This record gives sequence, C-alpha cells and structure tokens, in this order.
Amino acid sequence: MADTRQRLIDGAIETIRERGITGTSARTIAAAAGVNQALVFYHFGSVPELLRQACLAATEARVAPFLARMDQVGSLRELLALGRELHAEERAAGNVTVLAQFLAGAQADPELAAATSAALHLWIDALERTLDRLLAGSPVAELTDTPGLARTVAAAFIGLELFEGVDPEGGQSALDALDRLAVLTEVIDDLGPIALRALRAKLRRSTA
Amino acid sequence: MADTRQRLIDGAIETIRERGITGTSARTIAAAAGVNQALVFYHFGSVPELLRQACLAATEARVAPFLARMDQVGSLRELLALGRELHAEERAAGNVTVLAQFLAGAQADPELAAATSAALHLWIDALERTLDRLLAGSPVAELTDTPGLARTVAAAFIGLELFEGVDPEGGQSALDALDRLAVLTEVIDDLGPIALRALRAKLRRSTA
DNA sequence: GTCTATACAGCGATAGAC
DNA sequence: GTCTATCGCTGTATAGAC
Repeated sequence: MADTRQRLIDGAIETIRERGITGTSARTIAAAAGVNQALVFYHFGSVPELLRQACLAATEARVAPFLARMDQVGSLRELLALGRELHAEERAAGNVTVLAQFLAGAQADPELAAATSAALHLWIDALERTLDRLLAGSPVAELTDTPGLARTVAAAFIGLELFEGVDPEGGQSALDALDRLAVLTEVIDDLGPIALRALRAKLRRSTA
Repeated sequence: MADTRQRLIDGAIETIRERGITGTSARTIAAAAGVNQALVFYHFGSVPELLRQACLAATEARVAPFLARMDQVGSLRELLALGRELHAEERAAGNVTVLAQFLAGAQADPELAAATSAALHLWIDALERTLDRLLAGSPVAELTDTPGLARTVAAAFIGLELFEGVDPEGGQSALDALDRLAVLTEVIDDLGPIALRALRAKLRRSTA
C-alpha cells in the first residue's frame, strides 16, 4: 500500500511536534504511524530522508489554505493580522514548532537544511508576492527590496514562534508590540509626498 | 578540581555548537572536555542539568562584552549596526546557533525552557534598557511598549540566525533589507511634530 | 509489502576500585 | 575526585519468513 508511506509521513510530523527533534526516531515515528519500525527503512531508506520528505509535505499542506487569504489582504496591517491568525491557528493545532524543529535539526545536517530551506520558501515566496503588491507605490518600496524583506519577516516569525515556546507571555507582548508598531507603516503611507521627500533626502545622505 | 566542572561546561557548549542538540550526549560532551563520561553525572547529576547550567554560563559570557558597547549606541541605526557586528562575530566564532539549539531543544523540555528563557533575558533586558534610552522623546515610544519591542527584536534576531543556517544568502539579504529599513525610523524621528500629530490621530482612529 | 528477529553501536546512569 | 566496568535501554539498519 502507498497508504503506509503517508502514514509514516504523518507519523513523523506528529512525533516531531509532540516530542521534538531529539525525541524523533524510526521507532517513535513507526509507533505514531501504527506500523512496524522496519518499514521506515523499506520506504525511505533512512530516518533523515523520511524527515526531509515529511518537512516538505507538511509545509505544503500548511501553506495551501493560506495562499487565498494572503491574496485578499489589502494593507500591511491586515497582513500582520493574518499573521497573528496564522500564528493562533498553528499554535492551537500544535504545529507551531514543527518547522522550527526542522530548522534547528537542519543546522547540523546539510540535506535537511536544503529541504527546510525549500519548505520555508513556500512561505517566503507567497509573502514576497503579497509584499510586492502591498508596497507598490509606497515610499517604503523605494528603500528596501521585497525579497529581503520577505525573508526578514518569515525569519522573525519563526523566531517569535520559538521564543513563545520558552516564554509564552513574552511572546504575546512581542506580538502586541509589533501590532501597535504596524500603525507606523500606515502613517508613512498616509504622509505620502512629505515622507517620500524626507526619505529620499535621507537616503542620499546615508548612502553617500 | 573545580576545573573539571568548567571543562564540562565548555565541552557542552562546544559539542552543541559542532554537533547540534541531537548529537549532544554525556559521552560526546565528555570527549570534548577530555574527561571521563561518568563525571557528567558526578558533577551535574544528569545531562539536561549540565546543559541548563552551560546555557546560562555561555550566554552570560557572550552578553558581558556587549553591554558596554550597547551603552554607547546613539541611534536605532547604530543599534542595528551593533547587531550586525554581534551577528558577524558570533558567526565567525561559530556560536551562532548555540542559543538557537537550546531554544529548539527547550520546546520539549520545560526545565531547559526555563533556563533558556533566563539566558535570553540577559539579552532582552540589555536591549530593553537601550531601547528605552534611544526612544525617549521619540514618537515611536508613544505607540509601542519597549518591553514588547525588545522581545520582538531579540526573537527576530534568533530567527534570522536560524534562517541563515539553512540559507546563508537569504539571511544576508534579509539583514540588508533590515538595514535599509532602519532609515525609516530615523525619518520618523526627524519629522518630529508633524509625524507625532499624524501618529496620534492615527492611534485615536485605530484604537477606537 | 509487511512482519519478526536480530546485528551492533551508542545512550544514561550506577557501582565500586583507586 | 576520577577512573573502569557494567547494567538495561534505545538507536539505526539488515536478513529473512510470510
């Protein structure tokens, strides 16, 4: 059955979610999937290879339902609100730390790093498209590149997820601060010509 | 000798740096420290307890030399520059992922989470003091709380470190984007009264 | 394709010699 | 305080029955 492959992938995600990267092994994954331990090696050859495929599959499944919602976002503030929604849903579902665990495990494993990077880019690319659309015509677009900004936002989001894992209240206050700070970008947009002139002057000075 | 304790703590950091949290055990730590494996249990009782103490000790040693430099920072832009310096030095020394590895391991271990949180707060508290000083009198201070902002910045920094581990070029472009975006905060400060009025109006509308 | 059985290495932790 | 030796357990991975 091709069903066993899927059960192992699901089991891998479930295990990494509930026991972290340190508690994930062929035995614990197989137990979660309800199949025999040897099947991990029959179907995937090794544990890291199973994790690699599970990382991509899981992220794809997570990103998909958010793509449509990102297209409907009309401002940076709304994007941040969607981010908080995403954050809340993922946390409730217990998925928050999955990608973060992969990220940590990937630091010492080049192959897992490549897979994690690819998975992250599913988020980053969507974010980049949204930022491009939102920032078109804004003075902010003139002083930053959206590819870099998208990576910053995605990385910061991951950092916040991890931080909340060790300090839930601190993570909450960080998100609140970001939310209030988002007003700032709206003000920039509203000021329009004045801000634009000031920004350009500033840029000339700082890059000279 | 009390020296063995220190060697084990150093060995723990070295191991977690070079082999990640998944490759860290009493045996690998003892090998790095050049002492017998049983001494881990004699001196610390368990591996997690050694990691807990190593996490705090290592962070303290890292934070100390930066405290004076943070006091000399005069603007948000300079603070960001110091952040990039810190980033570069840590990366060159190979320390970048150490705290991140603790953070990931802590997601599934409450005791390690408490220690990691305490270690992170060594950074956060220093950051908070600096932000308080820099933002005094700025309109930005009116629409955000520095405690939350300090946590956001620290969390984002960690996220960037982890991200750079799986995608070095992407991490670089993210840092570049941040750098260019820092000009924005200076513009806000420069606009002074005008921006302040706009921000207040905006705040009234958005919180109503 | 799935199972049992088994190999061998590495793990945390303890006992006891020195 | 440090070492050797050892326990029992869990890890990856393979061989072979079904």
